[in-house]
Amino acid sequence: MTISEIAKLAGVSTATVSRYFNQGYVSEEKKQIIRRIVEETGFSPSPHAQMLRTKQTRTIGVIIPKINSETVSRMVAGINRVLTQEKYLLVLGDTENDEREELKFLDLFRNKQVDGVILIGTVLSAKHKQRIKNLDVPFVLLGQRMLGVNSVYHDNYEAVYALASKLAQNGKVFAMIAATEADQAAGSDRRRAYWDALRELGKSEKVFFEEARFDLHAAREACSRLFEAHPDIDTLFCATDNMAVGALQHLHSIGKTIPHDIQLAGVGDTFISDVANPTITSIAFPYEESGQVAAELLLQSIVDENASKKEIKIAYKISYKGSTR
Amino acid sequence: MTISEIAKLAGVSTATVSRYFNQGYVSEEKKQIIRRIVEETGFSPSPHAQMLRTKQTRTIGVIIPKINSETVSRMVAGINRVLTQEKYLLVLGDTENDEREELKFLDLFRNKQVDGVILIGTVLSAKHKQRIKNLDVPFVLLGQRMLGVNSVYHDNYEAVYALASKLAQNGKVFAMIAATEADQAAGSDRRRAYWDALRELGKSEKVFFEEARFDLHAAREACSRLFEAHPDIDTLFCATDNMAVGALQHLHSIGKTIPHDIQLAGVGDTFISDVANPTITSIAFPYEESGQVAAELLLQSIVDENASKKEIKIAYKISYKGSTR
DNA sequence: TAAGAGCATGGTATCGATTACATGAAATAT
DNA sequence: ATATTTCATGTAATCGATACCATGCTCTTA
Repeated sequence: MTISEIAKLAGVSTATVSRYFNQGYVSEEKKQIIRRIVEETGFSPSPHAQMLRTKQTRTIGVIIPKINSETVSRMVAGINRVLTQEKYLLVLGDTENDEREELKFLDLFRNKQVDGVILIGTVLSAKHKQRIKNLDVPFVLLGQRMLGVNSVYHDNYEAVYALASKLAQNGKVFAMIAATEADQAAGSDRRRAYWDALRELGKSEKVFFEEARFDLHAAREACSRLFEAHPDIDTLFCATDNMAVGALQHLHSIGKTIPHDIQLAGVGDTFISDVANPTITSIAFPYEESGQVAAELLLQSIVDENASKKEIKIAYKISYKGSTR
Repeated sequence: MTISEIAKLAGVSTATVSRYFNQGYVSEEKKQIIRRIVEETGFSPSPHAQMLRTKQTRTIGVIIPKINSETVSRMVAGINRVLTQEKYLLVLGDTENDEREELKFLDLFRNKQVDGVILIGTVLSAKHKQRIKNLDVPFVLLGQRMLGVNSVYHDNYEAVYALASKLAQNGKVFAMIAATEADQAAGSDRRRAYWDALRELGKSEKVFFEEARFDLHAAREACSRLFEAHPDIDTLFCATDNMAVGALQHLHSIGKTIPHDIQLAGVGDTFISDVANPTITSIAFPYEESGQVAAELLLQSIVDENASKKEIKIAYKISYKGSTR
């Protein structure tokens, strides 16, 4: 079925049928006829021909590090909500934490494959920044901030600073299981904030750091290293909830009581932090919301070609739960 | 940049440039020239023009009930792996558990928007089946079985039957927190299997069922109802791990010891079942793998138009953990 | 009443590729 | 030496829409 077959059946020109679909001038009379034919045949215009002609794909590319992660999938859920509502399609670029894949997708989307791109970034190399600048479609960076680029981000520094200040009130010997410095938001910012807060509150004498990958087991081992070296730690902050749960497992195994012996906190306020026993105090970032905001920002800058770049900070909230006093 | 500009720059016809990209006959000499021009300009052919002309999109539509769910996102991860490897794009249709959205996406993908469709189904109404039959692109149903349709599924019945048989050995009073019957796999099959196994082992005297939604809280309440009515339950099986964790919370709150007082089991072997305390015995379905298999099956039936429909059963494994004796 | 605005419609060029067809040269077979 | 393949290339039709241009009609409005 093509538009010209419909035109023939309806006894009008292809132009008129096209106008029918694009709210152009069509008399009520012809509208009736076309509507009938369209319904009878179940016709709908070929999106590919439309794309070729109009240069509009109504499709957004979303590049992510890993779909089966709670934070990422929640962001994607938020993005998706806005996109389907606005009748955009979402094509997924899951890089499985492979930086080169990220660049590949960026290249793939570069020349008008899609109307816009959202990147949920973690590690941003110089190459990435270059590619992003070169991108000739509207772009939003989600989860991280980059100057001169549309960004929707969580202020990790501010949030962790606030949490650390609270923890400082009840602690003497501090530790943190941190993530790689290469990860700006989850790694570097959170570590810096923790340190700065404690230092500025005069608690910097005893603060110990260990670095671990994002998974439970790595955190568990890191926790073990920490407590072997410093058995008197009374406050442990972890860069993510998963890490906090890993740490919790080790703490249980060495007979520590939470929060009596040790106050523990994580980041993300994810499902798992509510399931752990005790529940884990955590920083809540509304990931669905930031996904939505990112999508809205993107659609806006698709409509308004030369809108100024925005950097939108999404508010955090601290959920005090069972693991802190 | 278009193919004809490249052709002009290289001093050849558009046909030759096209052949260069599609391994047609091109002399080594011209290949060199074209390669140079392409590299200099960074040209790549417009996918939309290609789609229009070739009727191939190299894109797969994946319809899912909810992206931020562990089982779904793991399946999508598996699908994605195969697809990116084979240079296919994945467009996501997240229905947010809205049946009508599911039909909308099915319609949207119907006429060659995509080369194929994978549906991660839960509830399959007659309407769904109709739409699926009418679909004129290759199709795979994932997570559920449907006769005469490519399906990749987990044999919930068989797996639960096996687990129930094991539980039966150590139990006297049985209960299950089940999911809605409308959900074939997670609801109906698991419930039936549990019942059948117990009956056939002569343990059907005391078996109690409660139904709940998939979330933690609903399961918690269902559990509460169960134990109020039947305080002597010693074996509790839940339709999902999340439900099992909800139940576990209630059991803790009424002072039951797991697995001493009650043996508990769930389905999914998801992250949370390893984090709970005690860890929860569960049925492991390799969701990434089934995603991969589904994607492979789909790509195969794209290549081989009239391959016979396959129904592929994915093996399960029971992970016995801390919550059972 | 003439000029301009708004409505309705058709013809056709165009978007950027692929590919059927035509043509000729070189290599191989008979 | 002639007939066939195989290789290399160009011309132009085509995929299925959109949109510019032209045309004619019916109203306003000065």
